[in-house]
Amino acid sequence: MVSIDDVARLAQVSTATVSRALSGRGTVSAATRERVLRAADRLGYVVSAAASSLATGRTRNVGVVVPHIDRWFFSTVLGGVAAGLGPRGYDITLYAVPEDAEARRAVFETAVRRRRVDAMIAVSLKLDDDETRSLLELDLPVIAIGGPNPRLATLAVDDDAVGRTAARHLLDLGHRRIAHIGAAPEFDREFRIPTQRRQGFEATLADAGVSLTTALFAPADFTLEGGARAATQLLRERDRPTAIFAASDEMAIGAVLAARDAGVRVPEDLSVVGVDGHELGEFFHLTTIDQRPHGQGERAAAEVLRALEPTASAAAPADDVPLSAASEASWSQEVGHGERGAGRGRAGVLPFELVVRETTAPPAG
Amino acid sequence: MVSIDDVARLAQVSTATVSRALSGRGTVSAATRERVLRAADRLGYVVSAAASSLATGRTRNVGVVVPHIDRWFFSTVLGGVAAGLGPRGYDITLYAVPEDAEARRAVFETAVRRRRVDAMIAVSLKLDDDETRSLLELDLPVIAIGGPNPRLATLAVDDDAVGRTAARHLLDLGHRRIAHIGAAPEFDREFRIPTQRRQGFEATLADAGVSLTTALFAPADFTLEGGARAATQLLRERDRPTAIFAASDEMAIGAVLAARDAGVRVPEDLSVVGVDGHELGEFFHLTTIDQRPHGQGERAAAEVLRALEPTASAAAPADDVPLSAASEASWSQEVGHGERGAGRGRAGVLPFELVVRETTAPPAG
DNA sequence: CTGAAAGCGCTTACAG
DNA sequence: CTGAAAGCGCTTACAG
Repeated sequence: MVSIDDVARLAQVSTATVSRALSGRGTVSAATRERVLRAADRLGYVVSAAASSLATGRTRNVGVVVPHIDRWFFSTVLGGVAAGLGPRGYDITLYAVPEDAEARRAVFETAVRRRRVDAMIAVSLKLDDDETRSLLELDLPVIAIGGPNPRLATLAVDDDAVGRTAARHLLDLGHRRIAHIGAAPEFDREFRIPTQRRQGFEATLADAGVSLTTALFAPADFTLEGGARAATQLLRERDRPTAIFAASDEMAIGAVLAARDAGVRVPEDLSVVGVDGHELGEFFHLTTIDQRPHGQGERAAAEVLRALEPTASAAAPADDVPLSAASEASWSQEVGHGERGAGRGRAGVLPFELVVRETTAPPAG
Repeated sequence: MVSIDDVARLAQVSTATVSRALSGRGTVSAATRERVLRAADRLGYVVSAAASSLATGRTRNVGVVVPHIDRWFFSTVLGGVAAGLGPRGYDITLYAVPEDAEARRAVFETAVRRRRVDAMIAVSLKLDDDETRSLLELDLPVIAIGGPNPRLATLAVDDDAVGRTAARHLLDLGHRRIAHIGAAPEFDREFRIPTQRRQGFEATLADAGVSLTTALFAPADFTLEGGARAATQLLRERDRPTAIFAASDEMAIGAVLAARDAGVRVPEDLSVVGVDGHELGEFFHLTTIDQRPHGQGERAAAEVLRALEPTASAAAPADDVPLSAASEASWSQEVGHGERGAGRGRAGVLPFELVVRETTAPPAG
């Protein structure tokens, strides 16, 4: 393995000078820098991560903690994080939080504390006190995306507003018998997001004098199949809903397919609106509330970079907009929003957008 | 931050003894070990990754290089890798290979060479000579999953056999007019896998005297939408195919939906078989050739562990089967297979399985 | 602008 | 079984 000494020897300077020339920190004459760069290039020298980390305390690595790595939402967010961090020379290490309590503990007690990273991004996680403390004790920038963690700086879509937007869209179309496919209670324990969507949704319906009875709520597991099952059940009611709001696009698509199978036309007999901005939504012409998960990841990456390299991000104007203004700017017209970041530590509000396609229309009657 | 010195002080031993007690390497009296463990626990000490790496040369970290992190296949493989490595205390760092040539170079020239990892797993990548060399020069275990890289130890499904199996299934059902949805040429440049599937497929058809004419081949982009478009086109032919083999489940599902939209019944009027084992396949009752991507990731993880910890894996009997035997054992009966690992460096053959569900049946005639 | 040297936090022969 | 000390490959005050 080629080390800094090899480069120093070839360039006929000290290792200190090599370090300065390569890192750009400190001063080196143009001629010397040239010589060092050439030598490093010739030898294919790349600084050792471990040695550099030990000396500087910086790893050029960001940890991302996710509950699942193979579900669409999380891998999409991860893609956004990677897109934001990769070009800036940061690596990403992945911490998948296991179901098993013992293994989960190990992630927070050990893996995370090895100090392999300069910052952490936690996605849609509900962390208990110990876990939160583990993260905070790292004394590193920690950004949460979603998840109810009052003690963490959180970037989150206003899920209450998402629910309100869905309700308003359906009400505006003239629907009055409106159902909801949301999270089963066990499922929601972890995420809590669906509940907020539901609350905003219900509140807006209530304001319009429309009630979401038990018969009009069907719990599901956020999969296409679960959504289809839930919709099938809802469509079996004697007084069938004319519209369904599903708390995810996959469930919404399941509902569309189930309706089709049941001979119920969409949108003539049934309107369906989802949440996410799932790539399949376009194919199914799904009306949805797009929460741009890729953008969420990019945004978290930008926050991390801002925290890690205050000067560098000041130099990059695009990133230099304060949190709230940045989200404001990208909010489209159709977007409603509730109270900003209430109850959250230094929160950032993420944009969402109602995308009206062909699964919603006025009710037939 | 609590360091090994703090623990040593509290336990009243030297740092050397702390290191030995905590790592389990070297000998420490039971009493001393107890004391050290208690001290470490009390202080919440976790060894610093950088310091430990620098001293030992081991990072307890495995790199995974993928072309896309947010596509189903790759995130599922990644999930398998994480499932295999996490419990053994390894972290995973993610290298997403960008489209952009410049950025791609940076990944292989710089990111990968920072020696942040003990081993590398490259998923479905076609690497050029320089990239391959970069990986090999790391002088670390490198395992490829799929992808045509003769110089890398590769775990791969026998895609020729996959194609043969699909063809045989459809022929056995009595189909003679059989179409294929495969990769567009540009798309296949990167992966080359689809071509092999197609070759095995065509060869088997040819052996049965059935030919795959140009009119019966439709290229697509491996998305559901692309599959639907391709199928729509195929079904427009005057002499319509009675069966379609799609080179991925997402394309196959697209074909099923397109057929439905065109009023073509599945499987009565059209049989469809895919490849992958996509989670949505079950919902759509799709007949498919399951290549178990999660298992592929686990398998790669096992190979990496075998290389990194020869003794440890010898102690775990389940992992101790030689490559070829392991795959043999897990091959199910329905599985055909061609020549093993021909032309590949120390290759391992990954199992696949024909899963017959409800989108294939004898042709109506 | 450049170099000698200390130090980052561990691990591991080497002695005892 | 245990400790003193060298060393892993960098970086960064500190001098000059």
